[in-house]
Amino acid sequence: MVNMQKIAALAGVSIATVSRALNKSGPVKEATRARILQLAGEYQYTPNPIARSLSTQKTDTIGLILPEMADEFFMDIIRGIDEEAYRANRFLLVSSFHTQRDIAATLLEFMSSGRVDGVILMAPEGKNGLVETLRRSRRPLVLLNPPGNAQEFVYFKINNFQGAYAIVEHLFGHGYHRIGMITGPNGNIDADERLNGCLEAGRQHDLPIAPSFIMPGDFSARSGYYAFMRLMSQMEKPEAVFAANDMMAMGAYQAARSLNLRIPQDIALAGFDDIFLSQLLTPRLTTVHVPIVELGSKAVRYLLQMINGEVDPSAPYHEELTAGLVIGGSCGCESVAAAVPL
Amino acid sequence: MVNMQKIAALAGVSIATVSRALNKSGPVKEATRARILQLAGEYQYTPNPIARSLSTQKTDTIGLILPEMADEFFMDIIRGIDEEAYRANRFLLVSSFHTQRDIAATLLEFMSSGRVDGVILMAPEGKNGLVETLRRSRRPLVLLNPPGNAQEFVYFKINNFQGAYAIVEHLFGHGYHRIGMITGPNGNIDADERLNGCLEAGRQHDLPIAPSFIMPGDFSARSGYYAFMRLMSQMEKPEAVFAANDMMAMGAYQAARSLNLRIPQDIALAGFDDIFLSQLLTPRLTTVHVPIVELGSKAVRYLLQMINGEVDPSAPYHEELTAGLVIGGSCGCESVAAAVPL
DNA sequence: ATGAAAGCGCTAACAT
DNA sequence: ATGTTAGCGCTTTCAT
Repeated sequence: MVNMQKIAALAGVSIATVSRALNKSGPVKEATRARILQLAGEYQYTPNPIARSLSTQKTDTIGLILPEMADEFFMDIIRGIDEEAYRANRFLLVSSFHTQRDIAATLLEFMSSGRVDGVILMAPEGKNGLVETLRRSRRPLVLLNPPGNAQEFVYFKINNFQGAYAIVEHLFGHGYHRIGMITGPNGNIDADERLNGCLEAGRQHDLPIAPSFIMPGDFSARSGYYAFMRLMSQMEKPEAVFAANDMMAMGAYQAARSLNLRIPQDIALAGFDDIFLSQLLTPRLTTVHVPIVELGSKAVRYLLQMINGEVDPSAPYHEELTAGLVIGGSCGCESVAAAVPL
Repeated sequence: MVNMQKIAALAGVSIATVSRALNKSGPVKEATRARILQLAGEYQYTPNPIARSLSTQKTDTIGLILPEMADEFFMDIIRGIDEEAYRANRFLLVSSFHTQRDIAATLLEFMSSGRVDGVILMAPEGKNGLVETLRRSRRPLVLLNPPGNAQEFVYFKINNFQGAYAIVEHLFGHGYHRIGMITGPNGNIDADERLNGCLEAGRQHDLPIAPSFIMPGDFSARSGYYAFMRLMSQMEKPEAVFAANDMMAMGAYQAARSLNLRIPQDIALAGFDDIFLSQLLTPRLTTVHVPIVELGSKAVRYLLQMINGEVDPSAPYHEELTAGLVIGGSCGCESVAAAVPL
């Protein structure tokens, strides 16, 4: 193991000088620095980040805690976060996907242990006294799509309400009067907001959504399938169905096929998320695009500002990213999008 | 910051005793230990892993380096690895997804810096002297689906050849004589092996695949779309098409639809990977299941053995996981699977 | 411009 | 059973 000690000996200087030369953290005679750099290269010296961390109390690492559910959506958010972290020369310590795992424990372990400089936490379901746990956090923390009771923290979120409102309004624009919705899991903030956006759109257009047209789902394609089945097995059937995410919409496609219902002629369909696969459906799914990669980048950038003290880490800060409509053929629009394959 | 020093003072013992009590690394009188544990809980003491790492030269962290391409497939592999790492109380330092990033640099940074105890590297395309770089690695390293010139290392891989052979054989079993293939990117080991498996199956059945029926793709749905289009625009058309991964098969579904070709009546289709979405296609895609979660778990378990010195870290070790067929309706089989929705 | 030395928080001999 | 002490490799005052 080649360490500073060795380089220092080789260069005939003290380790302090080596440190200064390498970090440009103090004056070093040009000749000395050149010699040190030369030696460092020659012996493939790499500073030990552990030792540095112990000394500086910084790790150049950010923690990322994701919920158990892991679909394509999460791949994108990791991507956004990873790219931004890389750009900033930070490492990413990931923890995720465990049903059985207690988010709180993970978080606190990350936080109090000095393993990371800050944490990005995606926890759309603020159960088990999550907020109390977060309060005990001693390091910068950024929430992603947080539960409603997290106002005191820093968070970035998708404007689900607005997105859902917009897409339901679009469905009304097609002249559908009876709109059904397949909801996400109760208590999930994204799911709840999307439901509210839908309901509000109904109220604003004097066509309130009938309670029997609100069918519970859990964000899985399977649940979308069955929810759609149940919606269509009622005496009075909806003319259009809004699924709270694309996965459930895909389940609904399946169900529509097995019922021999044509989309959109017999039943219009819309989703939420704009996952890659919604493009592959025929007709292309009308959905709401969530700028998920951007969400991740913004979270990282803000977190780094908190870490660097450029913003007050204890001050709440909230940002909502607008979700835009993606019009496919499933809502009844002439499907322009489908003309351009993939 | 509450550290050992403080707990020791509070308990009226030395920090050595605290360390022993907490780590059960030496004898401590029961009463003393109880007092220390009590105090630690009270003051919410968490040992500083950085300091511990510096002292023990272990980090309890595994590095994970993934290629840029990030589809659902990778989500699964991260899941497998993450779960296993969690089970073993290890952390995961992830680095991934950057086109521009030099894998070698990342690897060496991980390795030589003491940030991780070992690395799992997924690099199906051994370009740019990858092997030479790997040789310089000073820590345990496990490869996933490695390039062909990596025999000297430890790796776990999917048996792509066998999987491709089996599925093409299955297509022959349906009586198709003209089989087309959409390949993956050249130089990618998975892609190459799948191609070879397909070709070999053709030879063994005295129905060699015609060169004009081998259409290049790049694993993206888009490339699958166009490759399929080109395959079907030839004078002589294949009766069945094997896409080297499910994503391209999905593109082929799209293309088939826009050509008004029914699957499987007009054209049979098969893929590889068994990604979640292949279940959602109608008819369900016939594909090859790759035990990807298992691949990740095995890699972690073996890596930990290397780290713990339970196996020789410098000895090559290879394991190939068998890929099994998943029969859907797209190949012409009566689609049993489709009866059970999703 | 450079060096000496004191930590950072913890582990692990070694001593008692 | 417990304490003392020497590191782990680096950063950072404070001298010189």
